[in-house]
Amino acid sequence: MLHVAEAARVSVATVSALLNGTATVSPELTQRIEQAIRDIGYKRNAIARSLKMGTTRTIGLTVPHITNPFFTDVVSVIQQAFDRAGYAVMLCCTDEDLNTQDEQIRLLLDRMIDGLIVARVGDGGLLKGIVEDANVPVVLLDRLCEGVDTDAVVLDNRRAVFDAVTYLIHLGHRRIGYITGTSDISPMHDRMIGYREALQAAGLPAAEELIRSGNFHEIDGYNATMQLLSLHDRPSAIFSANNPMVIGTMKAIRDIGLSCPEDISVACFDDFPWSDVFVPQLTTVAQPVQAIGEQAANLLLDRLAGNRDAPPRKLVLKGRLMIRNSCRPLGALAQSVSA
Amino acid sequence: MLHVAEAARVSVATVSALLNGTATVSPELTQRIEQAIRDIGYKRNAIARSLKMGTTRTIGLTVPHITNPFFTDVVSVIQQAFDRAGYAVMLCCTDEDLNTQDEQIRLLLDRMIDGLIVARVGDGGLLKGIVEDANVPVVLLDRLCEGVDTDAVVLDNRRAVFDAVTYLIHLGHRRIGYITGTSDISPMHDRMIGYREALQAAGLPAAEELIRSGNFHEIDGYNATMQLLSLHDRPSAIFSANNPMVIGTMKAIRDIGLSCPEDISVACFDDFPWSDVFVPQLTTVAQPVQAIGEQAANLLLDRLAGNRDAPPRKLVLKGRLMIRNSCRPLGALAQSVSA
DNA sequence: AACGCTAATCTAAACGTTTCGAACGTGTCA
DNA sequence: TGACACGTTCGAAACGTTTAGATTAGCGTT
Repeated sequence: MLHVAEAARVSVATVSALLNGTATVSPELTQRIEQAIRDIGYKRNAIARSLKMGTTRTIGLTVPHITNPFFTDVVSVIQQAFDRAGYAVMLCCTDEDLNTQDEQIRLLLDRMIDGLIVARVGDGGLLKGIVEDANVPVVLLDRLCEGVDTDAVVLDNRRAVFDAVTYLIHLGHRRIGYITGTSDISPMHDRMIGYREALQAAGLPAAEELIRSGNFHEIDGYNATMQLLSLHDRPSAIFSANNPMVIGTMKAIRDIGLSCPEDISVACFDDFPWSDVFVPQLTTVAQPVQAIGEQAANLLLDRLAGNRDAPPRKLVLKGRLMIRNSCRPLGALAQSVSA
Repeated sequence: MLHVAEAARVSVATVSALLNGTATVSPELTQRIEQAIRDIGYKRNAIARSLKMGTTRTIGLTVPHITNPFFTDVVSVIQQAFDRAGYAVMLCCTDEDLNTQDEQIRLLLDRMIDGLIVARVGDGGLLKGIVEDANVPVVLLDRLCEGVDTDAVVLDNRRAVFDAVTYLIHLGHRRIGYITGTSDISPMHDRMIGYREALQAAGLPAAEELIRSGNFHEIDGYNATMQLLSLHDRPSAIFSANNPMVIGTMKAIRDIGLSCPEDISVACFDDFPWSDVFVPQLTTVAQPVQAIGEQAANLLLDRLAGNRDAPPRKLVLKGRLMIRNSCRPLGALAQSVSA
């Protein structure tokens, strides 16, 4: 900017004023400055600007795994939304590990991000302190965090699983295996409640041996399913609480020599684009990824626009049961349906 | 830092020296300073540091669509690699649009990124100028760019498709439909060459009506497949040059009332984790995503470590044909195989 | 002719670091 | 005792912006 100012024979203040439109500058100088900018190929240094202004127009976004299709989609939507608003997005993957998450958040805060969207892992870790210090607005995504009272957008997980399991029960299933992630994050906790409530509402016993938990990965779903299928009275249906784990479930079913839905019915959380075209077409709970991403972005953009003091807002969206053909009717129902 | 210095009754220079280890500071002052840092909860401002040092320890990464599983995986690997090296990653999605890409790149450069990894779209746009101005090292990912001579890591696309199509030919297929993306990017261009060469090597005619192109999206694959299947002499196999488009292909096959592989064989580029568990299990060309991501990261990290003047390095990796059961043998071959 | 008002422009301080070179105290050597 | 070297600490400039407040010029009023 100094060079531009010299070339145009004006002060840097005038150049800045023109660039930011913060003061009127005469047509004559405007022209000289613009010419100089073109000649020199000048680009404003956003770092210096950030230092002075105290804002970077950059936000941080952390998710456990970007390869989980749910997060892939949400990240994509959020990235687009902030791009439209002229913000850059720094993406971090925490790998479901609290220490990693804390490091990532520190990295982001060091870089003076203006805001933060977090699909947290573990118990939140640093998150609590950050939200309290309140320098940067934080939006929780997908997962609430005990003791952290801030904007959030989550799914009505309890209800979504309740509906899915109730659907299985209506099909005649009585022993329904349930594979969950670690229960220290709110969605897994709530989904489990939905499962239990659905059984209870139908007057079915809660058989603890039908509940298995894993660490969200395909291999965990595989192992859990293997265990369920080895029970002497094995379940007739399995509900898997996330997408990577259901892949494991399908592999286990295949490896053990069974088939879906003939021998065992499967439903799961999170839809994916090709659920429609391959066999079996999985019955899933679809999350409104577009809405989730947009709402999260909007909450944060609203804070960034200056609305700092509004009380925390918690948005709860609804899932949708996508009924396909991976679950089959049992017993008497099977007759009437197939007839 | 000023506050820390005051609290510890030293100068800011000493605090800085301690923090960076650039000079020895006495045990006594060290202790006072560390105490002050703890008391105040001081965090160094990376923006100010960046301004002074001329480096942000941040890189830019642009891909066409993060929801394309190939890019999802590569982004994930790259993000991890830079995370390990203490770099932050700014992610941008260009939506296969050149203007968007140019804007994103400008946004990134404004923020003084130290380096850039680009899976380009269109003809490169701004990219050319940037690489020449040579302030930030650039690594091309997946897609080369004419006139841009810089580090790159790509697949041997020609060979990969040659092998896949040759495999189809060995199965007895003579009319093989081919669905490509826009040919202005090198992988699509090279894949097409692989297709033509495979036909030629087998002495088969190149029937132009069997070649369709689309803009990488599912809907494009759908439309292209619909056209291919409506030909009076329709192909017995279809090769689809990317992942989203093959979803469209499968949907079209389903909608038109055919089935794969009984009525039509399908193979495609890009593997995905559940190709194994659903039916039909797609035969695909798997890219070594892990290696691609790591190599790209390494090339850039090497430049960032100071190796600026080495000549551009171009890494060409090999794809792997994953033979599953979405392609069936034809004619005489069908007899011998099914027997 | 002196005054005040407005619009345009400029000067200079500030943002929070890093770093160069100077300053200081202490011990060693002639 | 004075000179010198060495290890430690400090002062101040610099990075490239923004912005408050000062300055200037032009112009209409009285």
